[in-house]
Amino acid sequence: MYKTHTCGELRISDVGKTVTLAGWVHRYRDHGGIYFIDLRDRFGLTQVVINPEDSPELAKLVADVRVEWVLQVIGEVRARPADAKNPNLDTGDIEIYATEINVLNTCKPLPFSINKEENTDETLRLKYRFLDLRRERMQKNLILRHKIIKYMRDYLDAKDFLEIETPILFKTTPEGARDYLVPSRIYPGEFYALPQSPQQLKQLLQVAGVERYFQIARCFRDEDQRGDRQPEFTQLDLEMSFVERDDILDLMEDLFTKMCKDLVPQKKILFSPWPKLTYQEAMDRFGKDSPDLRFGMELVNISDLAKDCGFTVFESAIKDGGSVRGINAKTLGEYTRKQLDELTDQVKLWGGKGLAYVKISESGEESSPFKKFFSNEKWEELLKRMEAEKGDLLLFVADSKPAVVYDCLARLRVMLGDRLGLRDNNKLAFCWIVDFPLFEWSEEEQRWDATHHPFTRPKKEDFDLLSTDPGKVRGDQYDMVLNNYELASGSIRIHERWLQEKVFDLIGLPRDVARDRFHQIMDAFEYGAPPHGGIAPGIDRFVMLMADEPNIREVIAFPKNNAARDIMSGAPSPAMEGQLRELHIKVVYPEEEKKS
RNA sequence: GGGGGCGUGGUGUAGCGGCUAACAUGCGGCCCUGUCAAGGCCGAGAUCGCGGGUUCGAACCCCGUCGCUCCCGCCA
Repeated sequence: MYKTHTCGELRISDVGKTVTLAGWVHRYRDHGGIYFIDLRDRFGLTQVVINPEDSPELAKLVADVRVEWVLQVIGEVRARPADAKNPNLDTGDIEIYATEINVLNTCKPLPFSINKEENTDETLRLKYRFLDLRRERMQKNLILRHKIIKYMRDYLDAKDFLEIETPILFKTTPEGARDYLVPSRIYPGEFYALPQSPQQLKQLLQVAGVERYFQIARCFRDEDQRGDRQPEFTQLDLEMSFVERDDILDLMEDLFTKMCKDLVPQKKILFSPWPKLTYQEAMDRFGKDSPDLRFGMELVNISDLAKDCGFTVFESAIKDGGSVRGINAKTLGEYTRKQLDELTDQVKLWGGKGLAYVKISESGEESSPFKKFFSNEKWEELLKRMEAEKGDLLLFVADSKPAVVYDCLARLRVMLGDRLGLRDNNKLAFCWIVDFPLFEWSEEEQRWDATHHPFTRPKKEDFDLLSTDPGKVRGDQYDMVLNNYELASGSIRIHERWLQEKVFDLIGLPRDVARDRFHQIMDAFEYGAPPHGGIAPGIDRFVMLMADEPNIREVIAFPKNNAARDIMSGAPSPAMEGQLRELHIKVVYPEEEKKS
């Protein structure tokens, strides 16, 4: 080893020892003779002192040392003078009095600074990711990610789960997200697909009698990027046999609760046990199925009051099958016309037609463009239902499409929650969303579509509805939600062939296509498939939230950029002609495609 | 596929029609023996992403283009 101790472990009790440290020069200070070097490794910082009176050759060597050089330092641990201690450093009571220094490597001037936090263009950070990751913030994130994954492994191991790897080269399933394809050299014109998730395989493992499976699974989806999406991402993939919904929920709730308490003790879980909201309840109260439960400002339905009020905007929305709902933005009653206009513009950007408001000033004065349409009784009822008080701002969205009303108010709620400082990152509001509709009607395709995936089992009490009213069928599906983010999605699966076929029929998947793509799982269902279910929390997203990072690139060692490119290596890149020939592939560029 | 924002020394920013393009930090040199974001002095470093246009004059206005980023679509 190049070192006897790390740069983070020496204390006052080690004074007198001769030690060897190795690491990077975090900072150096030259006082015209006496030199200080803050030596850094993954474990901390230790101050090294070089005194030219005792060792003139050392001082000569050190004069050339620059930031991020790699040094090995041999010396004596000394207590610092009382007035020179540094309470900000774990090792601040001591310093190393150097007797020998070996330069293990030098370092060019940096493209950006490592020893201080500053905004840096992300392209540059990604290009020099190996330097970016040296920074304290990134090291913290890597460590936290490791701890979270280790916690999951240890916890599940203790619960008798088996970690089993499933293939990265598998079969394409064209529904859902686009697949990444891998050409086969041996079979011209045939392709593997990288898994969007190990869904079928983990179900097959249940048929195989594994009973409790998990995997830290890499998943691949060829879709456009977002701050919380990458072409490849990692899930805690999990599946169990002989379980019902609450068995899975209880297990996950226990794991995540303990994990948060142990790994991020500064963050407080607001509700225990976690609330369970039905999908419908989540929509009605918060306008979305991944609500932020850290604050109120819940949606209120005033459709009945607005129905015959005389205000055309409200009336026509309801007449055309929609609704009118509002939120009470507490304490914003003094918003100016300009600020309200900005909110309205925002709502229009989200697809809403506009925003109706009631301003109540601190003195109790009400102003609203639609008050004149309401009778006194109805107006009083409106204020009462909205729990309106002096200084409040009531905001309403009306639309013939219920989804638009939900969506606009949900976004508005989160936006105003931010402005009012109600979304404290040290509060964790976990909840479960249950009883999702199993199918939704696709206008585009004019058929029913699985909302989650086609393996989700319908709730038993809704079996009859499969034939009569598919839109009303609820799935035995559940989402884990934390602070406005969907963290995990799971379900009890279908384990009977007849039921699986029925669902495939309903979503308009022709029998022969179903057979081609899913024959392995359909066959398996006929060989004693046990009842089973599972869930898959997204690890990147969870680590991001625990690390208070704004996007998942900050918690992935080597992420792709927004255009799915790896800036560091340049991937994807053209393949050599020989490789393509071997793979029986001919590239047709978009321009040529247009011509033909 | 569509929309918004950004692009100025190595890095982070200012300048938004009239400059020799400013500041901080970093870099190089000199001074300084107890600092810890050390300090002081001096110096080098930018054809303002690229192309075109408007103008007497463009970093600044317009058009196009490229790159990054955020959002919509998309993500069973």
